[in-house]
Amino acid sequence: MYLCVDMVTITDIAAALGITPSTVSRALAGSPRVKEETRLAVEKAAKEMGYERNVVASNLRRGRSNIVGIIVPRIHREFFSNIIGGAESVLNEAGYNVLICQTKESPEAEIKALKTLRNYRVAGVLLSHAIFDVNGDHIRKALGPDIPLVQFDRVFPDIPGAKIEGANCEGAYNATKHLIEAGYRRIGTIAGYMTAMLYVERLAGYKMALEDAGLPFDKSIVFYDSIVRETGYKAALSAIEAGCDALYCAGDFSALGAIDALREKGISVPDSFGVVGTANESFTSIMTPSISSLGQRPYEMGQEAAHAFLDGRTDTVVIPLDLHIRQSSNKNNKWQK
Amino acid sequence: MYLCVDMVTITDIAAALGITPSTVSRALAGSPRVKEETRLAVEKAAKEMGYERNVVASNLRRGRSNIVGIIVPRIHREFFSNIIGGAESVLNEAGYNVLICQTKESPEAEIKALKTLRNYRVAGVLLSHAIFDVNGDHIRKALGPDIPLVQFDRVFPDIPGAKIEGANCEGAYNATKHLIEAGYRRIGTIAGYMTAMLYVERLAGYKMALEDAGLPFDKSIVFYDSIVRETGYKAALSAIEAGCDALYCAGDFSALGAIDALREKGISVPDSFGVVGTANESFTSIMTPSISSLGQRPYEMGQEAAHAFLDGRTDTVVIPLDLHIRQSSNKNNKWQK
DNA sequence: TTGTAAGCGTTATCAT
DNA sequence: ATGATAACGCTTACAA
Repeated sequence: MYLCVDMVTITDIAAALGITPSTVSRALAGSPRVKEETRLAVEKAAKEMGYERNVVASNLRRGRSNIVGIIVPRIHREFFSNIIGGAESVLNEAGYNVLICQTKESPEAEIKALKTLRNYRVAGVLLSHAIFDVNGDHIRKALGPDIPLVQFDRVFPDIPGAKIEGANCEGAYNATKHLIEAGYRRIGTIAGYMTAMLYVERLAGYKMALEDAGLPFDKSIVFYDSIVRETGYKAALSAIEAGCDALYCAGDFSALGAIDALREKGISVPDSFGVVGTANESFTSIMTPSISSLGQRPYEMGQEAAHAFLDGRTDTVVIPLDLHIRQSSNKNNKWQK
Repeated sequence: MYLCVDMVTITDIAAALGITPSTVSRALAGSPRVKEETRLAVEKAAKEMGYERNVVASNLRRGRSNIVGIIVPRIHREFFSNIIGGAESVLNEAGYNVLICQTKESPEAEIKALKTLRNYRVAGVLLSHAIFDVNGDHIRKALGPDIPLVQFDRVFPDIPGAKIEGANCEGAYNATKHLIEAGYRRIGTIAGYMTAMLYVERLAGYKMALEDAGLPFDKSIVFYDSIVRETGYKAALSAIEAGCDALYCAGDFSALGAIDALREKGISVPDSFGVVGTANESFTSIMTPSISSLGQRPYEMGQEAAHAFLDGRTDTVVIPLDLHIRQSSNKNNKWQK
């Protein structure tokens, strides 16, 4: 155990200047209730003596900290790490620091994280909930009623407060419409877990696009599942079996798995089978065939979440998804590169 | 501004049980200096009343916190986000929380982050320094002498304390040796910034492999540069000009850029030109041609860094780099897939 | 404009 | 085994 015995405090500065700690505190806080002359003296002394405010003491006294907690399922998922990066940039600029917690999709870990953040008296929490949450009732219960909460990406609509969402329904609509326009006719979907609203919305967009085009919505080619490579592979095998000629995948890794299956079966992508993924992970543009993907803007989403907190907003921001058309859905070279 | 008026304190528990806060504190801390009976009563009351320790007050009193700071250049770089993920998992298990800071490669931001962490009286700091640091003199100056420091990936050898490094020299040696064994003869390198030891070491390994094979070390085909896609592209053009038939790249994105250039020039990879990258980014295995890469183990590195902190170690841990041989260096199908 | 004094919730040092 | 008391460093009524 170490002790920071050598830290300069406002009492030290006060003693050095022959004034009281209160005045020093006020001077450093930029209070108008202090003479210009004393302020300058204090600032000079603080600098010379190497003073740095003890944020722990300050936080205790004020009953709140300048920490913002961010809770994500997994830090090292490309999507979430970009969100964290964007949020940290904005928050740091505004004088906040970021405490990160990962739930690994476990509701229990989420509750623990929320309680921890509450114990730190964090100034706010940015949250993307665990996929295995059955609902959001535990969230305010664990966090308490007072700490501002911004939900992003995976949001519970019935929890009041700011929400930063992707335009999932619209995006999936556009992705599916694109497949239809490219000439595919029997389009299945790897839909993801229906425990998260965002997947429900993507499925709704998919369905709407089919309906608007006069195509039937066939439950047997909707694959509810996780969106990892392995599941995409299996779902694609079933989709082939079911006579599909395209898949809209609610994730890029499931799209990748689908392409694995199609390659294995000797089915040409995009000529005989179209694939669109979601998230615009970096590999989608690099691989061959490059994968068309419904891009999210995670860095921007993180920035937006941070701003929503900073501005004390409680509205919902919807961030568009961008459809990147690449080889995997480019039937008959319709969209020349 | 909100106040957590409703939080239960040890004083509340003490009042409810007709004992003093000191006893409650001791009971909750698991001190042996408290009767079994009282401990149980305290624990019961704490649970019933919904008590949660105010970590801010506790930290102030103890002069240290259970926060560990992690400083990285960029949170959303795949490599670093994996390190953070691995470190957080281990630290969280041990009761610590993680405050993250990103320097964006700026020494000034790094100093600010170190000072911030010091002000939080963090229990320790895990650091991968900014590429633009000329040396590490500022680090202890900003952080102070007392806080345990673990350096990882980018380390300053002359700063005492724990270090978690990749086996960069050995790795680059193996990567280069592999290119030689595959039959390439004029092997250049995109070496990265020499301001970070790890790139110096990789260059040394590259050089050693050439020497051991009796091949000349030619300065004109060593490209000192950043390791992004664009630089890789440009360096590869020069390498082609200089008559190279292979490149060892100290990063995967520069390898990717190199392949861009080779494709543009109509040079076949791997038959006429071999490429090995470094980092084993996820895209390397997915794209076509898949890129041979010297894989780091960032998640493991994060775990190691966390353990070094938890165990109070001050030694150096060297983590091997794994050579993943893929298409981009597989001349004449020497290594059958 | 500045000083006085109390207190944030906890823990450590005494003493009992 | 427990209690009384002080203190961590800062902020903020209130007083002067």
